[in-house]
Amino acid sequence: MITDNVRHQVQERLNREYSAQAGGQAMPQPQLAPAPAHVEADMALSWPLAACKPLKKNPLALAEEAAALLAGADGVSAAGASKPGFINITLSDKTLWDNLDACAKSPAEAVRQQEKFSGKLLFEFVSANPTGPLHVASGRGASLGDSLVRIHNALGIATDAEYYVNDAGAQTQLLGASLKARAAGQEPPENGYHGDYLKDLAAQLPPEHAGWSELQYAAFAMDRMLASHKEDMKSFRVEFKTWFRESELHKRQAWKSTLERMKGLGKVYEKEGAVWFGSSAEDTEEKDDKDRVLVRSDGRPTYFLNDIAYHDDKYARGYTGLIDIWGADHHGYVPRMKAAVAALGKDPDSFRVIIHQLVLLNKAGQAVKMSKRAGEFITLRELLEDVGPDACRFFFAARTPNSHLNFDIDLAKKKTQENPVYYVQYVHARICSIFRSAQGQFTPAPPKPGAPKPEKQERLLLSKLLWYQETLKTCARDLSPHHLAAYLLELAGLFHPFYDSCRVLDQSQPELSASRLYLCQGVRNVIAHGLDLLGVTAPEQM
RNA sequence: GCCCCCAUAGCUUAAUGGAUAAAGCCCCAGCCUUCUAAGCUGGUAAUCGAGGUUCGAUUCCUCGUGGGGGCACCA
Repeated sequence: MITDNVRHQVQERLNREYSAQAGGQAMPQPQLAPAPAHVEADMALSWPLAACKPLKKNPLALAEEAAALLAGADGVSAAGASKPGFINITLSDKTLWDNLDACAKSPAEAVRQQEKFSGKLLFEFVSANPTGPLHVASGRGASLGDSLVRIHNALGIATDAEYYVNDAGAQTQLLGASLKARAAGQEPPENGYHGDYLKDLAAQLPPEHAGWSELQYAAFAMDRMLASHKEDMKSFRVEFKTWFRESELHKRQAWKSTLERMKGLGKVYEKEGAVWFGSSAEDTEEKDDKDRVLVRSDGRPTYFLNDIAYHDDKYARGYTGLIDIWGADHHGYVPRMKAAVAALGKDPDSFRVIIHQLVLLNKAGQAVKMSKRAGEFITLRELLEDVGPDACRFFFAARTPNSHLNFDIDLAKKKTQENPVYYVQYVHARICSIFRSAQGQFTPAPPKPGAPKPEKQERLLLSKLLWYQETLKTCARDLSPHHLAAYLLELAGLFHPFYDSCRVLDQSQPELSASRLYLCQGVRNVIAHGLDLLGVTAPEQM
């Protein structure tokens, strides 16, 4: 993208000049500062103060000197300095219009990175137990994961999404026992699943269930639950390449071969009849505080060992980077999993975990307790039906994973019209409306040479479009889509004033109309593309 | 007890260690005979507390306060 070219060129030029002045010493790179909203410039560079010392100059003088050097750079029309040491760069109109050209033609093309990414990433998220309906917290992980997968793929980084289905283990039996009890009109066992959804399932049991074992009940319930999870994800516009069943690993007894490998690497030991993993001895960033059991004294593998085998399998399938998205209630699990990855000889940095904080639900000013066992929780489906997928997706994606998310149900229900997502979508609808009016009378086109300078509002929009790819890269770097949501809100916040002060279609000024229409086309395409990455629709009418 | 996350305007949230801390909602005052007023313009209003590092801290470090979560031969 054009920003990259200009930045690269500017940096090269500055580096060349100043490394000579610094007597051949390596100069720190000037940093590209985020788009300065309140300064009349399209981009700005700032220099770490330390860089000024070998040159024995004060930062402002250095910035002024650098600005003078940049005056003739390609695509730069003006450069100035401001304290404490910013180099403000104004791009030529041609640069801005060239960038718009890319956005107007195809944001997807404009955003794809030139350098090829050789690996392949796998995001694993939601992975809820098929023992009950998906609740709201799963929505956060789903929104995060799906948006990040879309963003990575848009940048040209091959990325897949996977859902791990925990269809094995103790919970299976408990689910079977609980459904069996409901089928007989009894209460489930005390530590079983008490939600009403099992009553509904009991009513759907086929006639022959009378002779079923608990395992058959469990299989029935899990199939239904899995189907409902799939349906929920579909209505939430979240796609998975694979739904990976834990039971498949069990059939293969994958844990045995993984365990053998760990044994061979000297990572395990026996104690009190169980097999332990020396996780606390692994040299990872965040050390595990104690060793972990892999095989119980009765010979059964722990969930942890199966999980190690699962991640081992992901690597074996050719993925070079694994990203798991977990709720904060699993954060204590991170060090041991990292230790396991390291123990298997994988690069610890190739396995990352995004921990998102839990969703706090408020209803009528009261916190809603979310306990599956108690059965009183808000399902993702209920939320989707109340609020709609657009607002849900945007709402979840607009926050950093690290922060707690307060979801006020009453507010979401009552005030959906005031959700920020409509502010962004409205831009798209407005532009589509302009295009309907322009039909047959105006054709979007870049300004002809010699056209008047763009108005301030136009210029702000044009330079905002420079930052679209940059924003996506930031999302990938931070593993969070919230930067994109913020960007779209800012872009929308520039368009509405433009719409208000710059009339697009004007019979008396056909060329101006054509170029403004072209600008509108670029904005519309970027909005549509960006919203799509967040799983939000871009309506043509509202 | 130990570990992790969070604390910004009345509310929900932004801000690679940088410039005048940015939006939306709420509230107040204006703006529709022209491309959609789900919009625009103006106004009120904020970095939990105390230290430290730095030319510069919402951001990094320490301590404290408040909230959430986690510390199984459960999954």
